[in-house]
Amino acid sequence: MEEVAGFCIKQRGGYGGGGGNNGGTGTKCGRWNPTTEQVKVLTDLFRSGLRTPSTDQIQKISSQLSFYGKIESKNVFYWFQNHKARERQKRRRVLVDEPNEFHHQDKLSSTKYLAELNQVTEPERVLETLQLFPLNSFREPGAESEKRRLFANDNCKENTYNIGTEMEHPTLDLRLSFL
Amino acid sequence: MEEVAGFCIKQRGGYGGGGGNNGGTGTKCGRWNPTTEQVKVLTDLFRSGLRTPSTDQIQKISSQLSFYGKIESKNVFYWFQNHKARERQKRRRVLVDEPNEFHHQDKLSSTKYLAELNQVTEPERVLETLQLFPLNSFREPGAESEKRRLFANDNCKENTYNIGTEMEHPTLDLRLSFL
DNA sequence: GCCATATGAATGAATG
DNA sequence: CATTCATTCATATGGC
Repeated sequence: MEEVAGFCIKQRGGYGGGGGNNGGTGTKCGRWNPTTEQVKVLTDLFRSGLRTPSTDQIQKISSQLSFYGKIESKNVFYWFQNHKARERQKRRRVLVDEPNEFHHQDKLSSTKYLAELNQVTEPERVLETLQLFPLNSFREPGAESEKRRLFANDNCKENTYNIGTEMEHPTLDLRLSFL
Repeated sequence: MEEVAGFCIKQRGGYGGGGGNNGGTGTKCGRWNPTTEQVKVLTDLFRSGLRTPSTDQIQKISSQLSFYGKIESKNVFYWFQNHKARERQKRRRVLVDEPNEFHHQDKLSSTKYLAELNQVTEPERVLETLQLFPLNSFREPGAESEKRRLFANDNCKENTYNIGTEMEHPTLDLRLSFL
């Protein structure tokens, strides 16, 4: 969750009060607990296309972020690695998963579904090479911006599974042999 | 997160997504709530030795389980992660909690315990119909990678930031143009 | 209602 | 890069 949406009164480093280190919770110096500002900046960078910062960039970013709280370059390094990997993984999963969920009926939903899928799939603008700096302003073309994030998604589809009615019965043989 | 759903005031980790709900309990949306059948199958798989399904397997499992209700592959993924981690944790805890002494299993009091432990311990049979997936390997500490040490530490300097002062203003300076 | 526990979800940190 | 481990947060539940 990158989102840090509204605000959460929470735990994480909130920063708010504490200054540097893991703020609020007073967690020990175990692992880096990014403050919301740090996350925000990192996210912006990521969104503006940075995916694999060079050692140099890492240093710089880290150094800037240290203004908001304790941070080491490796944290920045890992952050990008993880963020990138998870984005990919999520995407991969959503792609394969969501597919047939709404077998029967509801054309409309299919449309919506496609739209979502699209969104999920498309955002690959990756402008890799640097010189980024996200001047927070323009967000590229109106297209996506980011709306969707994690694989979470709302596939709030009601369960229309088998319920008695038709249903094609997907070979269900829970006999684990399907693996 | 910018929720698409529009509601779900979430905070951090939550994720929220409006999920549909799931068949069994009819819980509201929010997080996946596995049906008993789903849990049963997952448990069986786990007991039969599967601990870290590959992406492919996750996909298949998820797809099979969708017969019983809404489910996404990430749910399967998390389920195994958590289950494995908790088993490990439990074991670790036992080791610490019950330091030495009754290795020679006594009788009762620890019955429940033993039962659990047993369950936990026994599944080494790993009979997979499946091909690969790593049999649990050991964790062998030590072996440090120099690579990572690249980021040698700018380490733990306590925060000398600007604590007391107010720093809310994330104001600019986020001029990441420094990169 | 409140608290304890179980478990889904997220993510920092590694390792190969 | 992909995967995995450890921790931690958040929510669902059941008991009282």
